[in-house]
Amino acid sequence: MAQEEMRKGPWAEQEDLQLAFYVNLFGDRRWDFLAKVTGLRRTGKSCRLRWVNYLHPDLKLGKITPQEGRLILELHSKWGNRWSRIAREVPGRTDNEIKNYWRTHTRKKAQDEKKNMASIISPSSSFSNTSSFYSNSPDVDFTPSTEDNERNIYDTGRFQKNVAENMKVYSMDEIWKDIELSEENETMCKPIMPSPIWDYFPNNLG
DNA sequence: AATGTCATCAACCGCCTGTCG
DNA sequence: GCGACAGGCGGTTGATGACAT
Repeated sequence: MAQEEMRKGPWAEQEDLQLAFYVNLFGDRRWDFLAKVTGLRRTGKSCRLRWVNYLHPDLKLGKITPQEGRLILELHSKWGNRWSRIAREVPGRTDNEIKNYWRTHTRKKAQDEKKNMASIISPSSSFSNTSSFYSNSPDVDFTPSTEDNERNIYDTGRFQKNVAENMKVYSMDEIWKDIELSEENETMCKPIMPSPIWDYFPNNLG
């Protein structure tokens, strides 16, 4: 037995330093190997994730700007939930960030809309299909039929068809305007910082 | 000041895919 | 062709901080 127990949870600064050092040394491949040589009791997957989402020198820190948000929405309308695909088009942002951003904003949007509708439509109005009314919210079940039970459920055409069939669709203009209004003030301003870890390793992977 | 609620984000999990022997 | 393995991806969860009551 006695297989050494893996650490989970938040990363300590020391772990970051160690990981960054060894990635610098060996490159960002062979994560299981890296996990071993670093001596961190982390899985290779965990190391990779930490690197990709936090330590990578090309990452932008700070909030997603309205411009980036706009791009994300545009790309999402093309590709659906292909987060890594979208991330490739948004420099310095990870799939995880983009995913979180999308969730947050679609939820917010859905809630706002819900409020608006509640104030406009009397409670007695019947929604024969209430379960899908807010289907643009990620919380809403898009459970595929057996026929849909495959990865390409979110492929552009089908995804958008689903969306169009099941819900009120916001135009891109509406969404962009909304985002700009809500974010322009708060976000623009945060400076985009480089990953602090690279203070320690200025000559990074290259 | 204390408590509750909500938003955000880091990290994990499980499945899928690609590669190699 | 096939099985094993590593890496990648998308979905989900839990911790934390901010804000409201």
